[in-house]
Amino acid sequence: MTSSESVEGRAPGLRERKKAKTRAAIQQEAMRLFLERGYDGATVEDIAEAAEVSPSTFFRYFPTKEDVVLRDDYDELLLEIFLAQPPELTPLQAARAALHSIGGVVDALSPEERELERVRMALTFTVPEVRARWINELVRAFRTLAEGVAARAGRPADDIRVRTFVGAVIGVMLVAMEPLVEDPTREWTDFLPAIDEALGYLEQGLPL
Amino acid sequence: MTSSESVEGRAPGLRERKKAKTRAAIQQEAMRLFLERGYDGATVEDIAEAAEVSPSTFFRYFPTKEDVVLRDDYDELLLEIFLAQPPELTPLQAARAALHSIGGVVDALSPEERELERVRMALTFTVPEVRARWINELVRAFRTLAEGVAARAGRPADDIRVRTFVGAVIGVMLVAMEPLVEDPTREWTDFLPAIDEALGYLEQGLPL
DNA sequence: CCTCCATCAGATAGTAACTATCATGAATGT
DNA sequence: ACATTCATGATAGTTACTATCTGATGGAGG
Repeated sequence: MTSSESVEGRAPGLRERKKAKTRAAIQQEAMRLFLERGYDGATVEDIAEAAEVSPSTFFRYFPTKEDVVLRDDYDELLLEIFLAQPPELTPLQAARAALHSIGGVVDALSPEERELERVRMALTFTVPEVRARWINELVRAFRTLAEGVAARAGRPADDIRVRTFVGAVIGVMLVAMEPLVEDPTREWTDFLPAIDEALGYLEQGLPL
Repeated sequence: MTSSESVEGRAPGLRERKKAKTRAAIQQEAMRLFLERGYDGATVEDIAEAAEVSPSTFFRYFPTKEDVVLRDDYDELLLEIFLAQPPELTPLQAARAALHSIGGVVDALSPEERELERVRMALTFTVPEVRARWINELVRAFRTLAEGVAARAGRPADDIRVRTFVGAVIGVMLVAMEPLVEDPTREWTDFLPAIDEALGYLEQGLPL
């Protein structure tokens, strides 16, 4: 995404470009330091220095230290893809279809972006504070999902069946990705098949 | 486990009794102050002073400020009750049975204890940091649950069907209790019927 | 090109949640 | 009664975060 100043598509303005660059720099330096010394081993001050900004600026871009790890667009993207699925699919089918689509999106990333993603995910799962906040994000995202599911099913968003569906999907994704804690070198896309399988069991009423 | 020489149930020793008293005092004063001024409005120092201990002592009893809200025995108790259910029940039936039992336990509490529980739950759901940590506790608790379920189903604990089951139950309980955020005056036992119903839908393969 | 305005970056000072360490005194076991 | 264990309090420090002020910079209009 390092575009020159020449007009490409639409020029978002110099200011905006600078901001995007600063944000990327902070996040990248943060990941580098975290990888090098661990999450607690790198202070916000260290990161700010490495990214050549002041600590004030760090907090202007990321309200908390955890956010520098969590910040991404994939949750939102996954949600969009889910909502865009053809309405004749059942919610579970739509969820599985969305899952397959996102796999393709991730495959198209550059190697550096992939590496960044890997580190981010590893930290998300291994650093307790970060993980805790991430789950909150998940809950928030799936609140939106509930509305989509409700519309799809022709029921109110607070219908208990809709809520149950959404809760079950959250929970299943959560535990399906949990092995990441043991082996943070793996990428989260490795778990897409497991999630898919788990959704299948959900559909069958949790056979044991 | 805690093999003191005294016969169980009687005279846990002066030291232990003092500790229990101190812990209870800290938690009680904390809840009083939180109710009065809000979670952020009462510092650890304030709480320590109100409980007539030093800040050092506060952290000796509760490793973080959040823990003073989260600390309880109900998760563990619920787990024990679940594991004690007769083996001929299916895991979902056992979960529902355990849920009914815990309702009885809570009914037997004194009014003050109930009030303490109410405040604790309200804070757990309304204060983001506390809630985030609570979910971590949940995940930890349900890791133990997975072992129980696995034994019950005659499968390994890392079996994907077992994990899916556990994840679904976590998720369903999570969203079932979510209305507490909107109305923190309600007790969590009010939601037992909703959880029970949700578990029923789970059993039916999430009809929509 | 110059000017005004909105905004963004940096610096400073402060708060609050922790952590580490050490000396004191109380509880306990002999 | 004595030695040991261990909870407590005090002190000093680190770090994440907040508030506020001042100076710099990009963008828009004349």
